[in-house]
Amino acid sequence: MTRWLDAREQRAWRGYIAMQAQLNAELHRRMQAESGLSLADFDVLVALTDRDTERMRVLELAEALQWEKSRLSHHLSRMQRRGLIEREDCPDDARGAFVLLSAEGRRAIEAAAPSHVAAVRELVFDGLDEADVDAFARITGSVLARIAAPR
Amino acid sequence: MTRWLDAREQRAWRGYIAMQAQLNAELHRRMQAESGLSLADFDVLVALTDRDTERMRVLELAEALQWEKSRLSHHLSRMQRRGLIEREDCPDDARGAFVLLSAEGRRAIEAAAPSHVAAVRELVFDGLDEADVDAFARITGSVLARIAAPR
DNA sequence: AACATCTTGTTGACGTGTCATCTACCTTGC
DNA sequence: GCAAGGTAGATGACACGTCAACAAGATGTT
Repeated sequence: MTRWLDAREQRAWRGYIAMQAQLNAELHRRMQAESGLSLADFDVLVALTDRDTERMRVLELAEALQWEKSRLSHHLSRMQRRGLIEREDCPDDARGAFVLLSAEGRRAIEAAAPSHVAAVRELVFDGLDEADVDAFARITGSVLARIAAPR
Repeated sequence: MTRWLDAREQRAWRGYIAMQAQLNAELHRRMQAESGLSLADFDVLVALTDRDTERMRVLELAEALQWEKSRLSHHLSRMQRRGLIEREDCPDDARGAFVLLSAEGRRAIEAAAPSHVAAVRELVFDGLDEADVDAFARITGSVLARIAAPR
């Protein structure tokens, strides 16, 4: 027997589905318009600048982003074609490759970051009080724990 | 001058980004495995069964789903190829087309719905108390209002 | 009727994500 | 030293989403 969602749950679930789709689309649209980057490009560039070295192994980057390696590989090819990153052979392990930020990539991320933060603030946090923000963190934490848990 | 996110906000934001990606992936994986449908297929089929008639104009469906018409058109082609829906000419307006559920589509949605609800329950609502659910709905409502608001 | 204009829905090109597979290299056990 | 199996990363095929352009039909104005 299936237990469906009650009215309270449906309100939250429908809200989440709509928010997730629209927030993503809106943030993507704004970043695309202002700096020509996709959100995925942005995430890659942020991960690269987060390390002091700005030279990461592909799998290390995949883990930091929680991306599949093939997704990352495809995405890096596109970003390389657009001059945002460079690849370099790894001397220690001949199978491996380094990814590193290009000058163009650095320029792009520095241009994109402030307005992205501003957009997140405007669309999300400016509408929430401290209790809401804590509740949000608690909720996402709970869901993440349940996804990670064995079934 | 850019005001960055404080620690509390970062906790919520990083949590949301991770949750959004992983929850989507997990729900998609499960539905795919259990009934061969994508989440997008599911949404289309749900929208079609929601109306009594089970025969909707394409734009009406696009509006119900909040999808772009070209996305819907592409997706309907794929679903039609797999026998999940059918298209039919509209006598009133020769430009128009009806979309309708096929027998196969009905079978698929009826097979998929219970375990999808169960997954949502398991991953999301079973971990939240009533206050959390209300907070979740309030948060998503706030964000949606801000996206819709003129800048 | 004739014209511009709007609407419906499709299409093609292209960026993106997933899965399965492949190659090349590394590691371990014998 | 070498075969067996593991790992790093790239690739091809395909599903998906967006954008711009399009064809064909509707509508409104004169």
